[in-house]
Parts: sequence; C-alpha cells; structure tokens
Amino acid sequence: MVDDAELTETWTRLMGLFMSRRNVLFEAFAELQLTPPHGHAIITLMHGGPTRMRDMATHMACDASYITAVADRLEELGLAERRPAADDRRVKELALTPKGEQVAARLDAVFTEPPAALRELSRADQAHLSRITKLLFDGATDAEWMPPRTLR
Amino acid sequence: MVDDAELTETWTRLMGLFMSRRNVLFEAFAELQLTPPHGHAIITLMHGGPTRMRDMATHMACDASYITAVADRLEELGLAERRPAADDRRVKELALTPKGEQVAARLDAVFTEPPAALRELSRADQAHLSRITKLLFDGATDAEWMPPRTLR
DNA sequence: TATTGTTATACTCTATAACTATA
DNA sequence: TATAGTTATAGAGTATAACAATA
Repeated sequence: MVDDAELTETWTRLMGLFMSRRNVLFEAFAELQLTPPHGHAIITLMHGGPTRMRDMATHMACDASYITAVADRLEELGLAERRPAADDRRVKELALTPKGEQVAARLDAVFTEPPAALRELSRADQAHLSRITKLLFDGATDAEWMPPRTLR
Repeated sequence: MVDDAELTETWTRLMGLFMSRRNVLFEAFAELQLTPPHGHAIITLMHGGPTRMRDMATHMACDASYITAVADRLEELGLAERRPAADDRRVKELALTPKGEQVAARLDAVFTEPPAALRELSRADQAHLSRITKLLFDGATDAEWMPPRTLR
C-alpha cells in the first residue's frame, strides 16, 4: 500500500541521503580551502577542458567579474592557470594544472560516489533501483530535472 | 547486471532530481525575500515551536549574534516575534506569528513534496522504492545520513 | 564567575559600473 | 560600436569581540 504519506516519506529518506553527501562534498571543499563555486569551476574544467572565462561565467550563472576573482584564487592555489586563446587576443582560457587535475578528480569522485548504503543493497534491489531511477529520469519534465554537474 | 558504473549512474539520476527540488525551494525562498537560513529558521520554529535564540543558534550551527540579525529580519517581515522566557529573564524565545505559520507551512510543503515523476511511477514501483529507501535508511551509518530538516 | 542576547566591527562572497585592449 | 577581461567599489551574509543584564 503506497499512499501519499508513504511517498513523502520515501522522498524524505532520499533527501536525507542527499544532504549527507552534500555535507561530505562541502567538507572536501573546505579542506582544500575552496568555496563551492571554486570547486564547481575546477570540476567544470575537468569535464570540459580549457574554458574561456566568459563561458565559465555563463556556465556558473555569475557575473564575469567574479570569474576574475575565482581565477585569481585558483592560480594562487596552483590549481588552474590563464592561457591566451589562439584566435582572439582579448580572450583568456582557464585550464587546470596537473595539481588541479588531481584535486578536481578527487572532488568529482566525492560527488559521484554513491553512499555506502547503496552498495550494500542486494543485487536485485540495486537493479530495481536502477530501473526505477531510469523511469524517474524519463518521466521528469525538464523543469523538474537538472543535470547534477556539481553542487553549488 | 549492476556494475559499479551503473550504481553511480543510479545515484547521479537521483542527484539530478534532488537538485531540481533544491532549485524550487530556493526560488520559493527568494519569492518570500528570505535567505535559506531564514527559511531554515521558520521551518524549525514550525516543527519545534517557540525556541530560545541560543538553541536556534546551536541548531543552525551559526554564531549567536547572527540569530539576532535573523530574528530582526523575521520580525520586520512579520513572520516571527521575540518573547521573554517564563523562567529566565536573560532568555528570549522566538515564535512564529500566524503569518509566519502560513509561510513556514508553505515552504515545508515545497520541501517535502515529492517530484511529480515519483507520483507517476506504478504502484508496484512506488512500493519497491519505499521498501528500498527504508533499507537505505537502515543501512546508512550516522555519518552518511542526515535528517533533511531543511536545505541550507 | 558564567551565560543570554546585543552591538560594533570586520571579513568573505558576489554583483554593478567604469575602464582597457582588442575586435 | 561591441566584446573579453579587469579594477574599483558596494552590498549582503556571517563571524568575532566586547558589553549589559541576569543567573
């Protein structure tokens, strides 16, 4: 029997798991002396490769001037560097350093790593959950679903 | 077949749903001219009743002085009010006004409302998901699980 | 002396506006 | 003239430290 209250409880339980993972990620940010936007930026660089500062501002939905500050900080930390773009002398690209690659990979792993409890489900339940989340994904409207690139 | 990659994808899909709900809640905060901490505070008051300012600071994991600012703002908005505590004249309690009750209930509903996609699952899959999330809940260590009181 | 809430203050995060150098 | 990035500056959010009232 699945009534409305039970559906809400189901959702609440899922939310609890999310919150815990979010906390883990935020702790990882703090340990690396990064704010969430800085973490977001380097994970974006890891997935997308060298990125024009303007495009980074668009992606992060923030003002361009803030990207200047983020880039400054990432350079200070030795995680990323500015590079002139090949074709347009106004443009700079932001690119990860080798150290930045390592840090980004570590943060990305923290983010995508399923909670241990998920691993401890039976194979059958893991398969159920996989199938059901695919249905959720297909059933969700665009407004409801957002690609979880990183947590901001 | 459920290999590690599939488990990660399952988790990623769930994260996507979560992110979307988070956005909805943040929009609801913004419409009410509340920051997440203010929303957090009034939902706490809704669940816990009148609360000493000191206890609110502990609950919100912030400095006591910040609660002064939060209380000021909530009073300005007519959502909460300070009351002297009965037993200790140093202490003030924060309590929701009738308007605050309404606003808190609305925010809480936004927060706990399951995504539409969850409702559109078959009864059988809803039951599966309910059962599996209970297993997740029971299997999670304290460090992994956090009661999703509100989103900060 | 210790604790509650407040004030004064400072620091961080982020945006807006003005500027430069290219295009 | 328009665009990419920077600088200067301002505002919001939040903490720290000192303070008054009460325990």
